[in-house]
Amino acid sequence: MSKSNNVYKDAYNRCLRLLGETRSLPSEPELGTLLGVSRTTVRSILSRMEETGLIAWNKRAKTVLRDPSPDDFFPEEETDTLAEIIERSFMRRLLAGGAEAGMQINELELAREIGVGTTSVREFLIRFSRFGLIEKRRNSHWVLKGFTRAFALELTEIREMFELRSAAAFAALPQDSAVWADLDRLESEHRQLANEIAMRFNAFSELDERFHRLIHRASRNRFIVDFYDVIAMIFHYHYQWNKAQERERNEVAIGEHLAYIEALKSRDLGKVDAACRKHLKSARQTLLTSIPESRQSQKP
Amino acid sequence: MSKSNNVYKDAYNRCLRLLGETRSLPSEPELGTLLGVSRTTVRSILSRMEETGLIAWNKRAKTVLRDPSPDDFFPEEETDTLAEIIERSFMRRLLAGGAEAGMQINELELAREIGVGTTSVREFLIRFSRFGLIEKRRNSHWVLKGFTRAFALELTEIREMFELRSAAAFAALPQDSAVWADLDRLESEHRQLANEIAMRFNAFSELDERFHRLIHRASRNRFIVDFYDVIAMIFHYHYQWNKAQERERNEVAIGEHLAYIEALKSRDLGKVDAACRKHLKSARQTLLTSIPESRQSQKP
DNA sequence: ATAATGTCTTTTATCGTGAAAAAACATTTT
DNA sequence: AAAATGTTTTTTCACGATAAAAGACATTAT
Repeated sequence: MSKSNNVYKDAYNRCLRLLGETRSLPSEPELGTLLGVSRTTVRSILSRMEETGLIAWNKRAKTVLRDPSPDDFFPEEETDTLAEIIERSFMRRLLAGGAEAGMQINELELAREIGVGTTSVREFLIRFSRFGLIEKRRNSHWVLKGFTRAFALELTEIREMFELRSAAAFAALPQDSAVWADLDRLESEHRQLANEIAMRFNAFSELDERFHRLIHRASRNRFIVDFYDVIAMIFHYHYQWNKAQERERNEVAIGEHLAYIEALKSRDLGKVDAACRKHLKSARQTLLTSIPESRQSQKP
Repeated sequence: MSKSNNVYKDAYNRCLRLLGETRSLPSEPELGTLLGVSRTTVRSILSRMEETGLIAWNKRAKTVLRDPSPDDFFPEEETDTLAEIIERSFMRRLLAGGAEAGMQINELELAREIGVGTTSVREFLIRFSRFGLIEKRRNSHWVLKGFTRAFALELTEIREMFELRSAAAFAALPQDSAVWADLDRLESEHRQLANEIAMRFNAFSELDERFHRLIHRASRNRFIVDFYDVIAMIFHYHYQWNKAQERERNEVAIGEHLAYIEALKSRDLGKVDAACRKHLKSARQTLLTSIPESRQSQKP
């Protein structure tokens, strides 16, 4: 088995959802851009849909014959990228405790444990290394630096530097820039979420990322924009991991975001700076309290 | 051919240089740490040295029999890492012109052209991607973003942010910190180079990197320290590439460094800030003038 | 003529494999 | 006993091979 067809399976599932909405499907290239895959994959999808009697397919005519049933879908776990699988496995081990700083990381062992080739693990580790949690010893193993207090402090230091600058750049953007509409949209999403906070307070994580990415993009600096990947990654796992007072935390954060949005709209740099600082301070606090104190980080 | 023995060859060459200085070699583990390789490699080296009559080897006794001659050495090009070979090839293409922004990068083609496996090229590109010059399209090719004016501006923006902060942190370091001795040593190296600038004005590049890395380290922030890799990489190729007024530029830079060092030693934050800004401004200018204007970078 | 479909080619993603290098273990020497 | 040498096992690094996916080219339909 040399390569899984998860791209096909994932696109197939997404295409099934499309099926419920129309009586016939668009052209192959159109479907391709819609699903974000090549026409080759689109045709594989159509072939199978024809076989399973979901559509009748004759050249341009792709008529929907029946609504998809739950077992037309490929199982969720078969649609994951190998990289995602490896990342999840790796992060589980890392956060499940017993991952002491200084510990060695063994490519071969990881690969065997996850059941994938070493190449994929190697590539993952190289990509992952930019998050600053692991480090390579030349011609030798990787070393785990650990998800320590020091890490969180270094991360947030940069984050604050970057976001303050981005927020200032945002506020200085001309009135006719498209970002103001984006900001309005995010604002109403925040208000909506604030009302429904009881039901779906875990939807905040995703909204949070969209909001901060919008601000960082105003910096028009690829290094700042890219750095948000590090933050997003940490917060992603942080949210999954630390559920203590999640609802309260999110409620507070939504409030801070709304104030922050207000400040941005006022275009008053002083207000922006204050609102941004306030939010980042509490975000840092949240992150810090979630890190087990037990193992103090020592710097040489 | 599945893996070159460049580690062995490089360590062998370095060990030959050691040979000229002593009558007998130290223990295997000692040699290992000295050369930065495992004992396995040390033993391979010793075996060959015995075969070629350089040493007599009997257990602990490793007596030097003769001085190494030039053809005892492995050729320089056989001691390079694959990663280095790929990087050089890649950068040559990138800087040799004809590398328009937006151009596709083809792993297979690169691998064939350089004469290496695709895996190594892939891994190189993943590692290289953190420099912000290339970007991956999911399940597809890489895209060259180009060594443009925009890139240089984004890079220097971060650099200035990071270095100003690091310099301030540096100046605030306690008097008994080891960095002050390092700084003194660097200062005298600068003065020495200033005198000999006529002969070895290209030695500056290496000194420059050591100086700035020392300052960045004072930030005690891995993201700041790691970011210097990006700067170092760009400047490394920049120095190789742009030889115009090299001597004058370096002379100016040495002067600025000395003023910067003076400011640091004064521990006066105002002075540090001013000296740092002044130097970074001219460094940016140097970098910018070396970028061909022809193809203006467009941001969307 | 444009845009779709049908077909063929190239590239990417992933694995298993084997040599180089590291690391672990066993034995000897000081 | 500590530290070296001798020996064996593991891991890393890099390759070629192969299926999935993308992309290019040829043909047909509007």
